[in-house]
Amino acid sequence: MDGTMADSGAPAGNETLLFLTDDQLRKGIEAMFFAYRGFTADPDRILSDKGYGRAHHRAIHFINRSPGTTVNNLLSILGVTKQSLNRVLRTLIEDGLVESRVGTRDKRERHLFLTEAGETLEAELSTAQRNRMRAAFRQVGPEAVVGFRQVLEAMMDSDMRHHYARLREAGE
Amino acid sequence: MDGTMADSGAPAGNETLLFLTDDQLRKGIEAMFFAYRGFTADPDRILSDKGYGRAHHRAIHFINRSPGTTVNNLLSILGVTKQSLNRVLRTLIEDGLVESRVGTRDKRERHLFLTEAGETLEAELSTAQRNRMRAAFRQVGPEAVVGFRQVLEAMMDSDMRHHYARLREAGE
DNA sequence: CTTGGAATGTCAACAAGGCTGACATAAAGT
DNA sequence: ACTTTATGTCAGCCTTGTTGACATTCCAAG
Repeated sequence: MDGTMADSGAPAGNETLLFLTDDQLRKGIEAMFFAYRGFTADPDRILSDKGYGRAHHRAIHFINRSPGTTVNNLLSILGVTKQSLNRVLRTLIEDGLVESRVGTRDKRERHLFLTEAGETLEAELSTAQRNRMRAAFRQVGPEAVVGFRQVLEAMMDSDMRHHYARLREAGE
Repeated sequence: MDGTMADSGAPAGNETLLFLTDDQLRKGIEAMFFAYRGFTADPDRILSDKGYGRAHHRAIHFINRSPGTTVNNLLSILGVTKQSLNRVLRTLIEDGLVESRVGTRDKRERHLFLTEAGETLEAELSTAQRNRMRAAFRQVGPEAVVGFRQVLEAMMDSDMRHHYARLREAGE
């Protein structure tokens, strides 16, 4: 193992690699932890008032993003079991936020859409989340935002990076 | 409400504010979602083998970061209830990964430390997580890393930003 | 055409880890 | 002596993950 030493990084070689020291990496790790809390805080508040959780938010987000998507597709994006997703979808369908239409070509598939009520909630959630993101972006400027996204993309698993990229091919 | 319109951003005023469009913000939101999965994936794998979860990781991380910290301090960093934290701490103490010492000045307080076994697991977890972070950082370079951290810090709640900053005052 | 396997989705039951509320204990502070 | 603070514990609930069993549908091989 190579990580048991206190600081394995940067003997200041030919290039300036001080941003790769263990301390800098830990700073990044803790920043991710604390920032993710802020990232989810506003939607979490809205959802808990209505008896929903983060899982419902994720489903609503990606159905809105790809209307007509199948359960299977949603499954691979969310990375949970179909049983877990199904429970969330069932409540959303019962509550009239999501509509599930049996596939025309393949009747095994269910295609998912937001109802008007679903779109209303989606707008409320994503507005709250965008407001925080916008405030952060505006505060630090466009160059920082580029760096932000570069690091995040580099940190994804390759299959998630694939989903991430595909969402903006078809999207807009 | 101002977020129900499709795209409220950037009428391209005097400055170039195209990085604040709803589409760019959504890109940031989805990047956070997918990247956080990668961020936790490696530790999650290690932990589930040993019958622990993400909650144990968080406790171990911050005890390692601030040895001798009190339960109350850990509570405010982690943002969970004492009952929830206590359940996790109890198993870690039973399993000999964490030691709880009664305070000398204030005997009500418990001061938490990692045992050798605890430090071993901590090293294993943080090495895995640092490796991914290091690969991402190296891939995108130092300027991107600066932007990454600026955005994350701007996205934190103020009390979390406070914890984040305090960890590196006292630290090193 | 039929039949068996693969794909898709549903139901049931369980575990982890959040939460609240109530309560006990010990130590500090007033 | 009384109150407040720090911690731990029990009980019970909710969300959201898991696995197992099962129904439906499609498709392809015989």
